[in-house]
Amino acid sequence: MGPMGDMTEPRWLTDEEQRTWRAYLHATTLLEDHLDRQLQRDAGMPHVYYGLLVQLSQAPRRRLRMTELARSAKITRSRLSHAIARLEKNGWVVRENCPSDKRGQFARLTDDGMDVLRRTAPGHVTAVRQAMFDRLSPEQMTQLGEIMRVMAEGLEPSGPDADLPWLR
Amino acid sequence: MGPMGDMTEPRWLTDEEQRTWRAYLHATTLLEDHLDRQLQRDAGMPHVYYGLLVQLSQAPRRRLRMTELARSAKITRSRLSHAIARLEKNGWVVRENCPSDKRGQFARLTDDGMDVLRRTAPGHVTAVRQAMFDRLSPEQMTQLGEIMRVMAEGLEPSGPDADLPWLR
DNA sequence: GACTCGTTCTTGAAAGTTGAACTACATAGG
DNA sequence: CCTATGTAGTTCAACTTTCAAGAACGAGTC
Repeated sequence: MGPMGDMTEPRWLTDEEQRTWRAYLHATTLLEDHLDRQLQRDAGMPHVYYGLLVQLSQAPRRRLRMTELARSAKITRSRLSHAIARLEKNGWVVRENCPSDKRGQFARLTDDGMDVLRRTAPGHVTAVRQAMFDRLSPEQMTQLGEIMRVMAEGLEPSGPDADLPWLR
Repeated sequence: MGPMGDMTEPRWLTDEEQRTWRAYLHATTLLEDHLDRQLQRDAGMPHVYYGLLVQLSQAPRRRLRMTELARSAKITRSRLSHAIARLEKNGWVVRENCPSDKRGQFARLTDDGMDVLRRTAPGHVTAVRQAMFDRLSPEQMTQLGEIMRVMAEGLEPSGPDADLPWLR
């Protein structure tokens, strides 16, 4: 019997799988910490908030419905509500009512928000480059893209019982 | 002139780099959310806390110095202090004084903590498998390991001015 | 219309994290 | 010994995230 007592023995990770998993955790944790710090220093907001501004900047009329924005950022609507409230205080985003659905809200990027983005984007790109693309070979970059797409797909099932953040 | 005004034009990401970066953000965000939720439900703690118990379970005498634990978990000592305080309340960890350095503290995994780990490890391994190893080919797993090691290395420079979480 | 059910988004409290300040001890140099 | 400087860990306040409601509207049915 294994560590599970009377349950069936689970398939543990092999040594190489464990090493890969550890490396994944280390790299992702360090990178997120690094970017959070870089952006907090240079842009005055955490990485997730910055990502929201980026999404908005690329949307038509620089605005998105809340749920849509939550979906593209992979976060819950609750989290987004708080985040937008904070960004609105900074004057980087404003809320707008949706005419076709009175429950709906748009988040729109203001000119000030666009300015912050313009000012800080180069530094951020540099940080991402230094951490990732400057270190990987072109083959590795392609491989990483493929791998991450496979993982992301598996994590957002299309079924009606899917537990996705922006549907919670 | 570029978006930087009078500054030198930064090297923006190519289309493929952007796609890879997006995929990376999506996959890592979704996975962290998924594991946090799985462990909160099944083990009553977030993923990082679970990782701390795992580290302790593999250390000699099931204990580690605070800073050492912070280093292996890639987090700040402040964050660790709070986390250990919470885990101590649950009875899964105890603090012990270090005899050779009166400033030092050990965090030691209790038997209860070990039990929680034994109970919940199989479910966690399954979750990790389903998200990652069941979807990747053996080649991809090897590639991912290599890539993550390269990134992690770049993010923990050895210099004396390195801004690493556990030194803050 | 009235009723039900689902969707959209927000709120408030609890939990977790961060950064700076702080205590206590260690180490090195005079 | 004494002082200066560094290290180990904690604490406080401000901030962010989560979770469990809840308010408001839409859509379908009778």
